[in-house]
Amino acid sequence: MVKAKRRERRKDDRPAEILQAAVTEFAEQGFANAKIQSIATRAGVAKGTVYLYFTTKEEIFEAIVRDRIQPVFAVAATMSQQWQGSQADLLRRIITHFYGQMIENDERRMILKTLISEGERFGELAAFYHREILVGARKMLRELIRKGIEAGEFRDGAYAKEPMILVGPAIFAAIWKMTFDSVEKLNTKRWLAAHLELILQGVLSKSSS
Amino acid sequence: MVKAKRRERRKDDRPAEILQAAVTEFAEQGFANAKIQSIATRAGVAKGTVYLYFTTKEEIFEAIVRDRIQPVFAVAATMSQQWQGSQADLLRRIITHFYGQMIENDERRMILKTLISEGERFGELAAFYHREILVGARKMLRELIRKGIEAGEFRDGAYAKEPMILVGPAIFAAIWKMTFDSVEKLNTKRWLAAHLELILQGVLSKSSS
DNA sequence: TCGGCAACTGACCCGCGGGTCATTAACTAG
DNA sequence: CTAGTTAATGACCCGCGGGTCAGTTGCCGA
Repeated sequence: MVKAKRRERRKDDRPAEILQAAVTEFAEQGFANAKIQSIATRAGVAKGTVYLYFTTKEEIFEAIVRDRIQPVFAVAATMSQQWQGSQADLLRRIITHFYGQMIENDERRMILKTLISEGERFGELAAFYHREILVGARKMLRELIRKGIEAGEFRDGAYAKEPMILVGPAIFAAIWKMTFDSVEKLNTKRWLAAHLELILQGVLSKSSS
Repeated sequence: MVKAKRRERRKDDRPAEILQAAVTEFAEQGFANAKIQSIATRAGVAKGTVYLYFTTKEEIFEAIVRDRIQPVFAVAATMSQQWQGSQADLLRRIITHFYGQMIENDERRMILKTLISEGERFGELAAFYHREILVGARKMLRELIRKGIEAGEFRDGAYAKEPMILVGPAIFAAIWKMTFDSVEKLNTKRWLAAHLELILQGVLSKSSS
């Protein structure tokens, strides 16, 4: 909510302000329920002004994904390139980072939810997200696993063929928070601990298998 | 699509027919985009007739959840009560069942998607789903883990405190199929294999930890 | 056969909100 | 100071679809 005297001309700042307002509106209302009028009001602007900078509601959402989600994965990519310690520790770091940035952060979690909810409708957006984010994330995990196996830290196996499975439980956590947190809060810390332990150790006792 | 001469009176059959039509419509259009008129047409009935049996679009959706999802979990519950073999095998069975019924089945996956997308909006529905399905599923898994630990099959650990984490990767699979399958198909069989292996064995080599 | 109940119909009502555009006024160059 | 440019405004348009209800007709019991 930007407060200012009416009818200021600030061409350069508007897009960012409108985007921020849209993130908030989407987070509170979801995509389908979000009103352009409400985004405009939050940005301290008239409805028509929004259309000066974005042509459709969809375009606003795409801009948000580009602006808010990509950085999270860029950080993880950098971290993994520069890593010196064990691959197990790197994996713990990356997944912990992901929980902090994507599951516990209300704004980004809501972006994720919208992507899930409306992803099919915007083929282009799903394709963008796949291309720019998922492929890179998977590559990073695949590399991490490869190094881990080479170092004798990790065993080889079916999971190495589907690296994204390592973050599977995090998605469940995101869904739970989106959908059922009003009924029963998810203990994110405990869930994260269980997640890390599970993927690293599995459930079988050492004597089995 | 029921074909029949116009204006038949079949009070008893209508609800089931409308529900089936609605499942199809929701699966194709998603909840927000589904039109009552279209559901009516699919059911071979006028729009007004739909409102004779259901008062709102939401109510139709709730009826679908009750009618289509609960049975899947009921089967799993029965299976686990009567199980004689090892808990690891039971776990494999249950998860495989879940993939077949919920992830690979288009109708049910779409119901799941709708629940995720619109779950918050209908607090009552989320509460119902939590109460009638999730709590039971978690109880079942908790019991399975307990038995496994007692039998020495499973080790104890943080995962035992968050049993639902065992199905986490399945949710990722569902999301992927919903959102990105048009860009890149998920190999469900391979994913399932990786899932089972991961949760049972983890990624660490035996010498580590 | 015929009344009357209630299942069924679909034209209509109406609020909503995405998107438009004629008008207004902030800023600037000269 | 003024005229020209263009950012900003918000009343308006319009299609959509959820939900209604007065009228129609199938069916059954007498």
